[in-house]
Amino acid sequence: MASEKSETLPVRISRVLAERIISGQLEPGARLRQDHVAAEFGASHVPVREAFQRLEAQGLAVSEPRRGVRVAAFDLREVREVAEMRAALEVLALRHAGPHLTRAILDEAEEATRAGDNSPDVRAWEEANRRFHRLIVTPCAMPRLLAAIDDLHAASARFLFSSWRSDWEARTDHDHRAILAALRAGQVDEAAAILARHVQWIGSKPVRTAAGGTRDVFAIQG
Amino acid sequence: MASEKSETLPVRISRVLAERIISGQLEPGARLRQDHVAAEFGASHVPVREAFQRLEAQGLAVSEPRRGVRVAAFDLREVREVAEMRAALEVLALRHAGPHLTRAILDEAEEATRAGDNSPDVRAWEEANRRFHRLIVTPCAMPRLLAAIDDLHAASARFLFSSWRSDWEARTDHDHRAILAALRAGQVDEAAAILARHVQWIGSKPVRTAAGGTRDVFAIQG
DNA sequence: CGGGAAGAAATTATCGATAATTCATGGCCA
DNA sequence: TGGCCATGAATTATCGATAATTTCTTCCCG
Repeated sequence: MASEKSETLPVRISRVLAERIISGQLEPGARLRQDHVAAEFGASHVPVREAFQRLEAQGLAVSEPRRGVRVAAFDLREVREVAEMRAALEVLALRHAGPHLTRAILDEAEEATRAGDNSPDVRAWEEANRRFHRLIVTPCAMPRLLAAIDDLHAASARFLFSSWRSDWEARTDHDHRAILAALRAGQVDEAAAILARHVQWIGSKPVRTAAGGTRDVFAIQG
Repeated sequence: MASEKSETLPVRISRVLAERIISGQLEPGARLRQDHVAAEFGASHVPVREAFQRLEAQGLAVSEPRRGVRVAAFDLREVREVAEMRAALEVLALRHAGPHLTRAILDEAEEATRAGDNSPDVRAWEEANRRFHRLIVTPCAMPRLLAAIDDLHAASARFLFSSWRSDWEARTDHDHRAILAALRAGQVDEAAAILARHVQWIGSKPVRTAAGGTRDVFAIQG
C-alpha cells in the first residue's frame, strides 16, 4: 500500500495499462484478467475494475458483460475514423485557440517541432508531436474538447507504435512549420486547413503486406 | 435482486441516473451518495461506483478524489462548447453517411421531424429531435464517432430541459426540412452546412432573466 | 460575539469472501 | 470415430465489512 503523491489507485492502474496498450506491449485482443492485474499492483480487484472502465471510456479496451475485458482491436477503418475525428476537433480547437496564442506558446511549439525532428526513436517523436498539437490547441480553454482530443491522440499513438516497431528514421516535419508560420502571420484559417490535411494523412496506406514481408510505406503524421 | 433481461446492473443504474440528471430532476452540484443510491436500487456500492464512473465519462458527473461525486455543473460556456463539438462531429458524420442514405431513412427522418412539430411537451420534442439527428448520421458506420455524438446529445438535452421547464410551444422545424430537402437532392455539402448552423444556434442567448421574471427568448435547435 | 480547533458522525475507498456464470476438458453415446 | 452433454476449473460480479479521510457540529478562547 505504498501510496504515491495523490494519484488515486484506479487512475494509476489505468494509466500504466494505457501505456502498455498504446506501446503495443499488450496486444489487441489480449485478455485483461482482473485478478492478475490486481496481484501485480498489490491491490484488490475493485480498483482494477474501475481502471478497466476508464480504459473502456478511452476506447482502449472493450468489456463484454460476463466475459471480461480485452484490449480493443483496431483496424484501418477505426484508424481513419480517429484521424477524421481528430481533424474535425483539432481544427475547431485551433480556431478558438487562435486569438489566445502568444509568442511564447508558438516558440514552445517550434521547440517541440525541433525536438520531434531530432528524435532518436518513435516514442520520443510521438511525445514531441503530441506536445506540439497540445500546445497550439490548449488555449481554446474548452476542457471537454481537449479531453476528447487527448483520447483520440492516445488511439493515434497506439496505431503509430503498432506499425513502426523498429527501424525509425526521423524527418523534418514541414506541416508543423507551415502551421506555425501561418499562426505567426495571424492566418488561423490557413493554419487550420493545413492542420486538417496534416492529421487526416494518418493511415492513408495499408498497414502490413504479407506476413513478415516488406512493410509498405505508411504515412503517419501527427 | 430482481434482475431484468440482460442489462448489467451498473449500466441500469447509470442509465436511470443519467435520465434524472438530464431531465433536471437532479440539479447541478447535487451530491450523489453511493450508499443512498445503492440502497435505492437494492444493490451494493460497487456497481454504484461503476455507474458513477460511467456518468463521469459521459460528462454528466464530476468526481473529486476523496470527496465523492457530484452532478456536473454547466454554464453557457460549456453549452456553447458542446454545441460546437456537435456541429463539427455531426457534420463529419453526415458527410460520411451521405452516400449510404436511403429513401427509407430519409422518410423516417421526415416522420421524426413531423413528430417533433406536433410534440405536446419538451420531452417528446427532444426525443423526436434526437431521433432525427441520429437517423441521418447513423449510416456513417463509425461507432466511436456516433458514441461521442450521443454523449453530446445528452449534454444538449440536459441544457434544453433546464431552461424550458414549463410553457412549451411547438413550432415547425424549418432547418430539419431544409436538411432533408438537400439530402434528397444529393447535396450533402449543403445539408452539412445547414446542419452546422442549425446545431450551433444552441445557447445563443442568456438563459434566464431575473428570478421568476419573463424568460428571454432562447434559441434552442437540435 | 466571532473565529478556530478538536471531536464525532458520515462517507468514501479498499479489501476478503461468496455466488453466479462462462470456458474447457473429458466421457459417453450414436 | 465424430459429435454432444455433463462435470469441473477458472473468472467475473456482487456483497458485507474494515480502514481512512472528509465534513459537520460543538465547544472554547480571544
